[in-house]
Amino acid sequence: MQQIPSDIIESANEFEDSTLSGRTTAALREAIVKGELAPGEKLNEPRLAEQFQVSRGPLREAIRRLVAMRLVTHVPHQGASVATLNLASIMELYDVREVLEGKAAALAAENMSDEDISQLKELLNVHRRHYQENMGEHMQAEGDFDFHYQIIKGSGNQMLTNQLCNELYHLIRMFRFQTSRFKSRSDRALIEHEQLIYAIEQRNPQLAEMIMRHHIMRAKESIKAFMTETKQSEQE
Amino acid sequence: MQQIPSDIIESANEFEDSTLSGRTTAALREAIVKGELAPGEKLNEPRLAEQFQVSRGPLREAIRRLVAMRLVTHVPHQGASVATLNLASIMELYDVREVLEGKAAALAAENMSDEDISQLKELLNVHRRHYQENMGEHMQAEGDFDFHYQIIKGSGNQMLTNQLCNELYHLIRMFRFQTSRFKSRSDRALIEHEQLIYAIEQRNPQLAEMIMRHHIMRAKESIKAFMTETKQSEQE
DNA sequence: CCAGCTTATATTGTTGACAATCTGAGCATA
DNA sequence: TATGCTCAGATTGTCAACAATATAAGCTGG
Repeated sequence: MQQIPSDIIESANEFEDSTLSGRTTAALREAIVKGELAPGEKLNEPRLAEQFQVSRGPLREAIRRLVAMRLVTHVPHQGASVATLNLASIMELYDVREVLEGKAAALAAENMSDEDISQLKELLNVHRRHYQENMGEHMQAEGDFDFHYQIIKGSGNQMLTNQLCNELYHLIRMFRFQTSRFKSRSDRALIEHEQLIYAIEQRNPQLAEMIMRHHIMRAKESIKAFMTETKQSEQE
Repeated sequence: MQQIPSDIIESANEFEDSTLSGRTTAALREAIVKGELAPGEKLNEPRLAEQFQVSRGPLREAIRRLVAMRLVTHVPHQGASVATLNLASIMELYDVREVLEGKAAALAAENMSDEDISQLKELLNVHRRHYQENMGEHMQAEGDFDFHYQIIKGSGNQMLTNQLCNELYHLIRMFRFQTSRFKSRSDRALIEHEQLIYAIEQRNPQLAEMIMRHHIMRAKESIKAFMTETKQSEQE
């Protein structure tokens, strides 16, 4: 099975190493995103400090940063817990994502270099090939992130990039790990990615924004349908 | 002079009291926003701890939270500094604000209760009266925030509300304090607010979104013109 | 048997001391 | 004089102990 490079998101947080607190943040974040710490689970400071082999100080710093990312909730004198993503909050998340990435696509259409666009097309080719070879099996997940990430970066807006890549995307990753059963059909995604590249190539910001927003809204609806459905079947 | 209630933003952060670290966060935030700590200024931990009468622990926590809000930048082993808002980053900020508040307006048109809308109209009346009485003198600043804040809250999207009110708005407040000479003409703002209410009243999300985005884009252009202009005159 | 108080335990919040790292002044050398 | 090195001083990062608060078990009285 072909491997798609997707350590971009990781390497984006370059700061996370020279300092113990930074490494702890990354470790705790991954533990949460990957579900090793269950949603709603209490974050016991002494226990986690022991587990990560650090003192409570750096651990607390890590927790606070994750609170800022909304991966963790915190109540004074009561402690922190892994955030729980119910359907409602995922819908909220996708509304925010829709407009932020929409704008990113618009800006990308204005600001991406021709070379960046070529690379993006190449990336799409890799995905397309991968899709054909694996009969539509989930290139999704990490591969999809790469594509979106390239466009976001191409917007040239640092603030937008940070908000999306260093905050919201970890929430989405967490959600995807939680509901890993959910595999969206990627043929439609491929087509929409093609449309998007076309709009960017044409340097048409409005079109790029509309396509991106539509793309994400469709994902949102797809998630909604999936979750209400599985919820029902689990209730019976 | 008529007082417009604008402690809404403060009371939104209800958590900021029972704990020392929370109060310190609020205090430091206000000090930064109001320019008592100059942009780019180094945040010396021992000095600030002395100043706020707290230990370095809670102070560090406060700093980290402000880093998350982008009010402060941080380099490992080198310390934290008050963020500097150059023109470019303000433009970035307004691009983000444009789409987030645009979506907020759209959602408000869908979700606000009739009563909420009445209150919004009443608020606009207060502003209008205030404007007439004071010959267009700066009702802006805090008054403008109230109006936008009501709409954001009216969106019913908690994540959106947090991002805007607990993060971006403090950045904007900081910028406004920095360039307090800058007073946008509020007659146009009033008209645009009226249009916005109309769209919300009509329950027309697309229209509300467009008006809000236009409203903020105009503010962005106005800031850009003002800052490039003053920059020039300061250079001579 | 249950409601409400009391108390013991566990957990979070805070502090001051210690270690690691950076900054800048002073000196040596080309 | 300019460049690079050395070493003190200052600052950030980390730690372990202490204080304040919440949680939960046990007890008492109804």
